[in-house]
Amino acid sequence: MKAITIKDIAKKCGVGVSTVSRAINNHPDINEETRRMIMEVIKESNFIPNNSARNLKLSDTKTIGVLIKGIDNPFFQNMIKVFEEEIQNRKYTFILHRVDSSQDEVEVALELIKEKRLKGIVFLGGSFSHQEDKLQEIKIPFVLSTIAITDNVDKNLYSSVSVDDVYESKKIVDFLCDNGHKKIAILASYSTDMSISNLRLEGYRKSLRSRNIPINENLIRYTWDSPNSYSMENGYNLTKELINSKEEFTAIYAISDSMAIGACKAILESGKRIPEDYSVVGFDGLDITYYYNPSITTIRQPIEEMAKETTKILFDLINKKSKNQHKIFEGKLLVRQSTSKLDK
Amino acid sequence: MKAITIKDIAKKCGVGVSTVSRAINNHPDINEETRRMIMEVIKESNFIPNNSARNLKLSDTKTIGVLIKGIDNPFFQNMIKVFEEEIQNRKYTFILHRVDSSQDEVEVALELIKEKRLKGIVFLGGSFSHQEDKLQEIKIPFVLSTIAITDNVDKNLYSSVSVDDVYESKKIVDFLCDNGHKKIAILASYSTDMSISNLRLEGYRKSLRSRNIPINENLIRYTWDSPNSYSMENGYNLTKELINSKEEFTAIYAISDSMAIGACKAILESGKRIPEDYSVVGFDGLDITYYYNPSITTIRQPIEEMAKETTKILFDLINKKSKNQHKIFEGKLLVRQSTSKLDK
DNA sequence: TTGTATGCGTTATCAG
DNA sequence: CTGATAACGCATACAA
Repeated sequence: MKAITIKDIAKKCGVGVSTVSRAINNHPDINEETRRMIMEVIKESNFIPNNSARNLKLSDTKTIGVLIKGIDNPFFQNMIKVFEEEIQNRKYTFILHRVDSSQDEVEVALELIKEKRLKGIVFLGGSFSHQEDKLQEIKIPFVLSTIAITDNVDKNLYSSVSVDDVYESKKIVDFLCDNGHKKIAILASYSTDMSISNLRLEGYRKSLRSRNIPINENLIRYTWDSPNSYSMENGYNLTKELINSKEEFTAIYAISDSMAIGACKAILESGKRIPEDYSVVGFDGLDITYYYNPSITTIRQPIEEMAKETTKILFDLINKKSKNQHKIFEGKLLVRQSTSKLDK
Repeated sequence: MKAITIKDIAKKCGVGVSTVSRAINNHPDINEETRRMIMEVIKESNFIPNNSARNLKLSDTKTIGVLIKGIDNPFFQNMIKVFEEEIQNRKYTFILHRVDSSQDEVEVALELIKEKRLKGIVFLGGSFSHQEDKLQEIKIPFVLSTIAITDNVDKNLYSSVSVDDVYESKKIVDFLCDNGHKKIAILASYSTDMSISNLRLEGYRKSLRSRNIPINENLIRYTWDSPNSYSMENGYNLTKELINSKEEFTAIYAISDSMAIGACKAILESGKRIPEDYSVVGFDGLDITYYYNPSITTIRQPIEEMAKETTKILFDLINKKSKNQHKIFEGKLLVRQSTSKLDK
């Protein structure tokens, strides 16, 4: 089977290849009539230009890549739409590219940039522990969205949009403490580079310390290091363990909403009530926390605004309107049914 | 900024480009020492081969594309992993490509096939209403997974893996009826081509008819035609309407689990209980239905097996081991807390 | 307005 | 084992 090319079309139309090319790409300097004729033949022949050849030739394509690590994270689902919209509004092409948890996102990015001649790139998810020189390899504007930078890299080398995980985490633990809770368990994800988990854990510690509440290490539960450590299942298992242990606690803080849901299930299954017996809080602000029964108290990250700001920064960079920026959004504490004041 | 190419590497190494190419692609006929030397220089130079050029040149790449329509559908999340695994196990490269709801998936497929020299392709999601001649344009093996074909296309032109939506739908409505429910509301997605919704609706009608239960059209609720018609929000709104209307009903059948969750929320919010006042059932078998409170009765589609079978069929096709196949999986009725027997 | 020729970065063929 | 060189399919400068 011989694939049909632009040459075949040219031949079939009795014109030169460049004319066909011009027709395809809506060039101005082409006779409208021949253009129509060519397009007609293209339709009939089911001709589809080869993108590889095109990308190879092109020097300037208006396209933005979004690299997403952990595409199964429900947290990202709503962001994707916003990115697509924002990027297309600016007349750029939007490419979503999933990177496997075992892959190096910068490596993948570099490849994609060359292949697709990207003008800009946004990194979504994953933990970003790369050397400075590695980042400097990326010659086009990029912004890290919803990513915690672990290492001390020069802030001038990249842009970022995020929430202050420590601060927000402290906020929600503060809320629990304000409601009389002192024995607060936390479900974290244990892993060397899962920086977000560590940051939220730090917020937890900070809150307790600030109130002189002793930290009981037995109430800090880590999941196994798995690709899906923030899952409902892990939240469920950890909570089961917790309940079965002798440790006393009055509240559970799950560092992700999914884990919080798993925690709720485990509690309810054991015959206990929420929030009468245990209060539960999550983190992220997934839609499901609103729909869950009871609805779950959580910190909502303003993902739409964050996605918009991400694209804005990216395009400012592309248009040389500004230097690298770091924008931190404030999370919103959503107090719902899963938490209650503790009666002394 | 001049991008670095294979030529530069060749020059830097004092060898020919072909040798560099051989080094990169692990060709057998190359001196191991020079290979190491070249790879060293490549690392140092941060050289990354241009995929476009490569794809352009290559005639046979072992890669499979998975086209997914509605990537925000949680239903697909778990399938993706299986596809990746299965495909990589067969030493093929896996490419996930998202297609927008406004795009024509076959069009996109054709483009991707040319660009990436795909060996096979799987279509995931969306409704598939294409002309036969359009399908015949796809010259490589492909299989439709979890897609209802609306039109009467020749079964020899494609392969498919699915559940029998009418049958499964009837099954779950039968279950409700067997438990004494007669006034069963259904939350459907109304849209011309949302064939899955129509199929499930048909199963609903079939079940009721087979029991001589009159069908009350007022209990059939359609969402607005939106890109996200299967959402929790829609389930919530529809159920609100239903409750506020004068219609009596004892059970709600939501044609998706997400809608079922929305329905639950609406019911609970109105002060009613599940399943004492209303029974609720969903469809799909998302994990969340297990974790929800109450856990939700649903039909679980065996997505892992379906994804595996999909890849199996695809590779059989690629290896010419078989002709187009159509595999229908049986859904599993999961009876949980959201449903109860109706006392007369 | 249109056609011809060149090159984008790789891989493969074919001599050496 | 290695090095020139010809494609791959397209866009574009330049010539017509």
